[in-house]
Amino acid sequence: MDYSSAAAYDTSLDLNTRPLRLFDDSPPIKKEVQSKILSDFGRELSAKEESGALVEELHRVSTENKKLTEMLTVMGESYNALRSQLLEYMSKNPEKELSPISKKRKSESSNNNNNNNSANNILNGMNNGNSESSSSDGESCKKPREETIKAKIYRSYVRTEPSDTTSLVVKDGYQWRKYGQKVTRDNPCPRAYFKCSFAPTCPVKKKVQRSVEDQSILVATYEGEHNHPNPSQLEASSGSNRCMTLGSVPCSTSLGTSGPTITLDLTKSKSNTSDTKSPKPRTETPEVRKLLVEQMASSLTKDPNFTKALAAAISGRFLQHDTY
DNA sequence: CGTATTTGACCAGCGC
DNA sequence: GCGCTGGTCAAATACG
Repeated sequence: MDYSSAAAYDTSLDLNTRPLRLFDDSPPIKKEVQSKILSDFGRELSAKEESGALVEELHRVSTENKKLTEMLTVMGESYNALRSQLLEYMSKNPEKELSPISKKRKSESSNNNNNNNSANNILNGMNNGNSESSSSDGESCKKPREETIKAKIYRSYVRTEPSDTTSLVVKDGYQWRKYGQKVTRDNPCPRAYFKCSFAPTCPVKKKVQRSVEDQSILVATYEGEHNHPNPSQLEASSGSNRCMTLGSVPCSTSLGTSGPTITLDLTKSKSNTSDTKSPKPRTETPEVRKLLVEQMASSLTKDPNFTKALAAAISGRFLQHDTY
């Protein structure tokens, strides 16, 4: 997901512009800020003026904190409302199992279209309306072997930096070994083939190819299910990759140096194959987009590791402010 | 030196 | 049967 879309809906917390105290018990930082202000302005300001300014700053920060708390509450309510709505809808429309891969190339392609239409709609909303039809991504694997017929197929879309048009790496927390690369007929961009290398017996394979329409989008197709936990979850200390559930939409985020990306297991939400008849609002509407953004923000703020990382970043910014 | 990646060759399914 | 295509293998190469 492109986080700029979140900014478009004014859900950003604007943490960089003003100092925000997340924790009340942070005397070292407070003392540092105070001493810094003293050293910078103390010669010119009297003690009263200084304390007044500090009190005013404190009021301003408190007000801002209240606003942010209210925002979080609203986000949480929206999240819960949408989640209950989704659960209700899923209970009314029992999940249809992914139809087994047909031995016919054409029928398989049509199955993929049916199973991913709604998911693609969600994605399109998150990608600022970049159309990504499943029929155009060159996905027409024709392996009619027994093991792949039974294997579940997930597809995820990851936006990368537009300048980075060569890398075919999708960071999803698992360890992958590349075993092949091929240029397919309907996509000039090469397709990379990966096997899960974390567990020798893990049958999961992954195909990564850039979208024809938007080469900044990587289309990762997963075949099979991991028979081991996510390595990134085992390495809690690293905290670079987090997996979470966004309502009923499983997704994983990657907060790497190249910018945040969110990977969605789109085919796991496979209930609404007939989205045109769905009573729910279409996912590309601005309201739903906004709700999705708010859900993500809410999920992030509820994630203790994210708040830890956020606190670390903010404290680092405090220290950075001190140096000025 | 061990591991990961690259890349050309090979195999199998499908359409004609 | 033949050619096209996607998927996989494995030797060569790169990298830490």
